[in-house]
Amino acid sequence: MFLEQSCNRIGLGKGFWSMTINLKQLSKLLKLSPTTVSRALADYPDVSAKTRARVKQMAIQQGYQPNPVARRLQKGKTETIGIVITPEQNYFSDTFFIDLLSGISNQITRAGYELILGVASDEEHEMQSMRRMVEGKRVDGMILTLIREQDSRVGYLLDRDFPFVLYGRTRETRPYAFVDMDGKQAFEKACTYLAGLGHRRIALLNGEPGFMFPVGCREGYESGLFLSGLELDPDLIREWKHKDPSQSSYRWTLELFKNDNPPTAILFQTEAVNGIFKGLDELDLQPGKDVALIGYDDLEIARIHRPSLSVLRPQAREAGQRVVNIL
Amino acid sequence: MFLEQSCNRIGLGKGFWSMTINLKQLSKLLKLSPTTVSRALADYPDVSAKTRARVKQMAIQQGYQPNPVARRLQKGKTETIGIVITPEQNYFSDTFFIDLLSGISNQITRAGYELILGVASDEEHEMQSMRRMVEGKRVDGMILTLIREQDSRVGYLLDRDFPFVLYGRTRETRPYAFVDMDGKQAFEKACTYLAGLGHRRIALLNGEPGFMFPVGCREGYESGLFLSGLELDPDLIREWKHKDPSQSSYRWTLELFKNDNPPTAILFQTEAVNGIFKGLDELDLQPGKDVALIGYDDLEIARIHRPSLSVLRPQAREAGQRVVNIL
DNA sequence: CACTTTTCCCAAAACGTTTTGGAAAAAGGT
DNA sequence: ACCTTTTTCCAAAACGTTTTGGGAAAAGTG
Repeated sequence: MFLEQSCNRIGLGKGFWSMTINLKQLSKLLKLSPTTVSRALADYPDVSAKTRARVKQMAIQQGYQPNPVARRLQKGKTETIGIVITPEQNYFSDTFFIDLLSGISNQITRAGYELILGVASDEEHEMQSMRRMVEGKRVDGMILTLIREQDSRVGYLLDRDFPFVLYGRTRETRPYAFVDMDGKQAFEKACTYLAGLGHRRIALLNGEPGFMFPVGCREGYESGLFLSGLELDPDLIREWKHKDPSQSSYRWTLELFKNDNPPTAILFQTEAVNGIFKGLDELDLQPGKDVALIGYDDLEIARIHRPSLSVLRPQAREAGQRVVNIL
Repeated sequence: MFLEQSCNRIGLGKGFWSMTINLKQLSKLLKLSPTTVSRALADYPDVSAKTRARVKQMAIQQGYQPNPVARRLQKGKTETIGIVITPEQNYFSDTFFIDLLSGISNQITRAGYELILGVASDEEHEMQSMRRMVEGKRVDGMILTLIREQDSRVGYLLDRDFPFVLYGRTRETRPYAFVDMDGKQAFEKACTYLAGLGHRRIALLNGEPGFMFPVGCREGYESGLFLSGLELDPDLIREWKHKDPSQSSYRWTLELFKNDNPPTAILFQTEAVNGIFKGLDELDLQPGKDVALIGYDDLEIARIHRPSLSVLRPQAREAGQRVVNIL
């Protein structure tokens, strides 16, 4: 299945650091003390403009870059933030994590920080991976994703006053930093919009509980119905399973239309999109014509990839900035 | 669109390191020298079994973990390996990168290393992100993905004898370590298999050049035809665009069947699967019945996600092990 | 007992940076 | 000319670990 080739080069003893120039060496070259060179490069005011310029020029010429490990040791910071992701669940679109990581990574790099990544396959590994980072003094802050309604990670971090940012929310009374999509507002808007078009039977194909997001979506849906003067019909609300969104939403779609009084519109999260389309196809219903569809984060269903990408970027920026600022 | 909440805790000066116990403090507690404690924990033979046990027990009791930053400085290694990924192109399935990262991450963690992640949006950023890691002495080794036929990154790393592993291959005469899918063998097998079923018109919907993978696939295809005693018909070979695999493969599918003598089977990479299905649907051809389809890495088309996941794991293990071994 | 070997431990140096607390030289004020 | 202030530089300490090169005590050997 795989082609492989290894290529054993001679291991270079104490790594490759010897290849590049040192602060001490640089200072010797300049006939200055390491102190002065260090301060010159850091733009301290107590080094003359002339020597500062000389130092900087030489530093560039020699390709000097301070050793981040030594700096971290002295500063008592890791200049690193950690993130643990869980591939089991693709929260929104398939490219969700990549887009999220992309935004976060950019922002963190801009701050001169590092992003270290943990991939956990389940809840236990999630915790384990996080503890390794936190207790092993490997990171200055954490970013958590895929937050559950009850999430032990949040309590853990709050208990030891460790800086973190959530992408998502949880049930926790103490204050914490988070960034989250406003599912409530979005679903309320979508609902009133549909009602404005004359729809009276609006279904909600929601995510099952366990995460906070569906809770907000449902609130928005109910409030949207209320604002439009519509009755809430429990028969029009279904929940797809996290384990298999496509399959479960497909089944619920079929069932929704067995109703005597079937819906004329469906609200849903994008996880359900494949299942719904398959269901409608089987029922010979044309999306957008026979049934109005609004998936989260675009009106009128469309490919989810591009929009979600542009949408996630600012969020990731925020998350990155938060953590950096907190430190 | 987004809900946000920041939560400014008091910054704790020199980070949180003060919260956890130190080697010096631990040694004081044990009435031993730091040297002995360090050596006891590292299982050196020159510390008695009794004190070793005492030290280890106390270390666990106090929750001591050596500060990785200090260790790295002393050892002259970063204990870190870097990876730069490019979200622009989802090489195989949508979850390709996540699966890849998952495997790599597990293996690296097992070795006590760290994985730092760079996300680059284009070729230039790819290089930039990698140089930051390499020249900034931030990593001991690199993992590269999405390798192009001509890829400047490989030359760069070879020139400075920096350890790395490619996931993929490139045109380079010097030896280097890589892991790659064996497209040639797979396509040869698939081709002879189809010929064995009696197919005489086998089409190839290949990736366009720029990467090495399609080259291997084509070789396998041609050799498969040859082994089966079939003629190569250039009309049956088409190349989808990296920019938009679905769209281009959709168009080529339609065109393939305008042929007077249309194919009875198609070989392709999984990127093209959506386009092909759409095309066949439009032509009222039923996949697997009117036309045989073999997509890379499963016989008989199926959902690509699960299989590819199981397939990528061992690869990632390998990549991780390689890098660790080289250091 | 005197000598060698083994066992067990430790002080000091090193890794490469930043920070602290001056000190020498230059400039300014009278 | 003398004192004060400012400018410009630097030696030494610190960050927390591992490695080096012994050294003292205990154990083995004649």
